[in-house]
Amino acid sequence: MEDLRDDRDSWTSENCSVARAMDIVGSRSTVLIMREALLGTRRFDDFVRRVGVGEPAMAARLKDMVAAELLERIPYREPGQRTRHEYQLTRKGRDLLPVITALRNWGDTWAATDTGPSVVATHHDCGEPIRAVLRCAAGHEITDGDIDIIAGPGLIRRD
Amino acid sequence: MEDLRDDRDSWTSENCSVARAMDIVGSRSTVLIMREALLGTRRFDDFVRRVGVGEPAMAARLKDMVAAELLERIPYREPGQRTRHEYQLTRKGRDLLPVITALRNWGDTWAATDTGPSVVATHHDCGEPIRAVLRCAAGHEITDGDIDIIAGPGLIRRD
DNA sequence: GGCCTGACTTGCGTATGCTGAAGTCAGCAC
DNA sequence: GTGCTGACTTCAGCATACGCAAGTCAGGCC
Repeated sequence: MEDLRDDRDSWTSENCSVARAMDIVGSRSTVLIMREALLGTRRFDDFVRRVGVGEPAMAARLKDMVAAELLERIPYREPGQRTRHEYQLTRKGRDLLPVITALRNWGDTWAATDTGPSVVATHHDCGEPIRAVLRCAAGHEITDGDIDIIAGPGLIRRD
Repeated sequence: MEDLRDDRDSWTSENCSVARAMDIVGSRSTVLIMREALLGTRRFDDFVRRVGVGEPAMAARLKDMVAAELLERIPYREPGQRTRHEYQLTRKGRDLLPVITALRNWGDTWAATDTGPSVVATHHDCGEPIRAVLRCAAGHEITDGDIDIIAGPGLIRRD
């Protein structure tokens, strides 16, 4: 059970999940669209207004995100209106909530304005603020030096 | 204690911590450099080789990251070598670990290769894998619909 | 004094992401 | 059929990020 950091040059970073995740959600506007989608936004013009990017950029980004299966483009019809399309979160998209939450926590701490955070996510049952924290599968909270990095099945070794 | 999602257009997303975080760590290579730094990499040429970006891009990115105080450029001297500089994580940089971990978790689940993940972070004490999860300050684990979004002190209302 | 190495810098060319202004298109309301 | 609206598309034009190739520069080693 050797720690991979001890011999960092014996393995490569091809097949890295962080890199593949960044290929999909790596742009600023994609993350901000996810922020809005997780707050409940679904319609094109609401995304444009609330995220603050132009229509052409939004159309391109939404198209990418539907192709990446973060969002689904679904027809709907309000009474007396014609059929429109809305962008609904998929499971894959909704699973980005820990990423967005971790980013928001970090921004609140390290890129704060002097006014403090604009919004706070709280636990519905008890009202306490929510944070993204590290836990092992046994339920232990992780503190800074407690981590080992070990090989997974997809590790590519050199030599 | 109204939920802000109920009237999304009564407030704006200026002063958003997610957006400010993305302004600092929003590019693919910045995240991959953080991944390497968190694995212990410190020297310029190691970053170039392990992250897989060219020297000019790496020099520019490291300069930005030092300016953003994610890394510190520190002189050091190995015996019999001349003085060099290494890039050490600051507290601000190290605090991005939950973000990187959440991204890695998501990539492992939703952007996996058929070989499985290349590396796994485990708890040193018990060996169980580590994940970024959502918890409230009272220690409750958060499940999907359990979240309220409430106003913070920095919220900017419309009208 | 010349070589070597690590850490860059300079100088291209290309790709992507964005903006702003204007145009398109479908279909309900009148 | 004309207007209106939401949801785009098209068309410049710009800034950033990146790649590759080559050049620079400092200082210990021989």
